[in-house]
Amino acid sequence: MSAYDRPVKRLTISDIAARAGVSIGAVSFALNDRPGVSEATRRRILAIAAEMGWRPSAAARGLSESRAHTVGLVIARSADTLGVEPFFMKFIAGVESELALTRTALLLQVVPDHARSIEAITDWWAERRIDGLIVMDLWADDARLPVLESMGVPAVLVGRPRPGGMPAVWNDDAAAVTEAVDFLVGLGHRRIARVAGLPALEHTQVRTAAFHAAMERHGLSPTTVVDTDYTWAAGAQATRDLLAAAAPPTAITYDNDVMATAGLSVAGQLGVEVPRELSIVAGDDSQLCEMVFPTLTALSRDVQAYGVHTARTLVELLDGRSPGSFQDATARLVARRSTAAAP
Amino acid sequence: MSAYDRPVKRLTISDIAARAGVSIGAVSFALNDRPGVSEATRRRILAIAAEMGWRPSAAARGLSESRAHTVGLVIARSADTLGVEPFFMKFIAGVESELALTRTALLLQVVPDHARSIEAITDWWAERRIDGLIVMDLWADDARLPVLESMGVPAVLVGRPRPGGMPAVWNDDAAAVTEAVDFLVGLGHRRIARVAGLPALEHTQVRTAAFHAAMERHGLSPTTVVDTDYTWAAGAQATRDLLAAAAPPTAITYDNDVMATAGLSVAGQLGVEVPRELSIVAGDDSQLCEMVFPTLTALSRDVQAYGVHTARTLVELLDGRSPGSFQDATARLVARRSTAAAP
DNA sequence: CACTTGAACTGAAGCGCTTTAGTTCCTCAT
DNA sequence: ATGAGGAACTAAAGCGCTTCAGTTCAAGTG
Repeated sequence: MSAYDRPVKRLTISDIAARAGVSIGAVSFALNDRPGVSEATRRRILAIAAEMGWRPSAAARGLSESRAHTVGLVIARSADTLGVEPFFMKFIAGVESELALTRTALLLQVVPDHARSIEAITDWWAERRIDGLIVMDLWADDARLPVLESMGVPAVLVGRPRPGGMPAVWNDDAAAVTEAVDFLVGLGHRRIARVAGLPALEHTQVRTAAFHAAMERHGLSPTTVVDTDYTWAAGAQATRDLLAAAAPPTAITYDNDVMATAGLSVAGQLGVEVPRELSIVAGDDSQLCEMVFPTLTALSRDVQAYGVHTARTLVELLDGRSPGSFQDATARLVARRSTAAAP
Repeated sequence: MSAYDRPVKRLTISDIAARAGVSIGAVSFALNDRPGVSEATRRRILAIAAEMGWRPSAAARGLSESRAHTVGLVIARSADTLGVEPFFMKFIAGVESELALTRTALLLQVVPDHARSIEAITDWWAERRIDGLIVMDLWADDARLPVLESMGVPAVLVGRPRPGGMPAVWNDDAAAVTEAVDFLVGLGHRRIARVAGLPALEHTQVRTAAFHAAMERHGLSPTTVVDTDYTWAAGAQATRDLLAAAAPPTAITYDNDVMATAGLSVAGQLGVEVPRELSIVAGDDSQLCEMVFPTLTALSRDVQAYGVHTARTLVELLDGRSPGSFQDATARLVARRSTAAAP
């Protein structure tokens, strides 16, 4: 016989109504700031509710309002990749803090691929567990979007705006990449390589295109770009390959901090001195960039704020307003010790 | 006029009942594998439900069953600390995968401290959003537990079992720390220091006690232990202090991988060669430990499995079974390049 | 044959809210 | 005095399920 066998007697709206000597309707009005009760009564009811520690049942509310007061966030990545990416936790913290303001909960699902992601979303929506969705890690051709559209799920895209009416929260990846290239060219580098992330991801393509354009503008094409899967192993291998070339790059930009660290490590093993012989720029910033030696020059941005803006946009969408897409601040280059004048 | 203005007409149990030519009760029986319908009818109903893509509304179910089919996970840490700890995402991935089996959702809340954590839990429980809870980052004297107990929230503790009847999922931190000490002593080290995590956390205290005991057993007391907050900065400072002593340690164990990396970095800056002059052991393992040079010897365990076991225990608890506490596998020492014979 | 029995199924109550349609009562203009 | 109007509140109908008390009917029993 555990402590949990006897279900605790839980309060309902009737208890509050009885205690206040009014009908349950009156309590509902008071609670939701609707007309129908006098100011004095409203205050009395709210005081009683607070005193007794009553809060309306989410299920009952959800049932009559047809609103779950919950939004979903599905992350489609392997647990391994997730582990080292500081990005997600920070982003989630930002989303949470904004959702708390409107008493909206966050349902989370971590699945390995898009197929399961679609399953999860479909289930949630069919069960009316969520009112809306945050969609991350957009692919250029993303199988989830047509599904969401056909189901009519209100969703906010974390990525570039697309035709179709779903609002997006994004930042100018192209400008950030361009800044990095300009910075390196300014230091005298002419052989600059790019170690990109997953080629299927939209922002990878945007960044790669921007990289090509920036290099070309400086008269430095053709350019070298290597695709990877964001892991440390891939970053290390790409670096080995690049440095083994006949005319190896004097600077490499990586699409995240993990791979940049891998590159740094490989350079050390090969006896290539950073930054004297090789400059390195990380595409994401985190404590990791300050944890290695030399510290990494990185493209830095406020990920938590990114989460806040995303949540805010979704809340507006659910409120029936029609939020446009939101452009977040562009990442800025933070120069540390991994970059120097070209040899 | 956005695409989301017209609410999609959604299916209910009546639609399925009508289509199958039975009462809604029959559909409910079929759905929940309850007696009351023939096998043939059950299959027909389920086929129709699947074909039409109907799933029962979580709110309606929750209301009549008094069960939310959702559990909560509150993480009380600053976003900064969360960012670099690969632990949480892996753990969550494990929890998710197990919960998915019983169609239970995971509600997540990321808050900065215990006070807000209690608020969040109280709200969820009062609103009946959750059936149970996973409690992480236990303090030795944890303010949340009495609250949970008084509310009667079914909860699983991620940490050592305690009096009070809440099941716990834990692993033998003491044994792991002892193994690390034995390993270092076996290499000839006699001055071994410990850089501990947050002193308020229970497992920090367990590990510190085990460290003292192991050192004493080898006749190596008094011992040096430095408390920190798990951050890179604290790890770096602790290392600087330790190495500046008259008789600096020849080996240091750190309570997580981030601080071990910081220690490695500081040693490099001070010209202390690892592992020739200083051996380093990380208390958590992750890709990070393989990303630095030299790679870090670490106490490694399967964090995702840890999450799976935790979720499984909670599910059992909610099912009315009385799961005992579960002891997860003890972390094993993975020897890499950061440890060597004492100088 | 009249009957019990049990399997298969239906009807309706109830879960705890929101919301709409009343009802009551007071105030104020006519 | 009379009724219109509005503020304050109540009653009751849902929302979409689960579940329990019945109802029906075919098969089995003596």
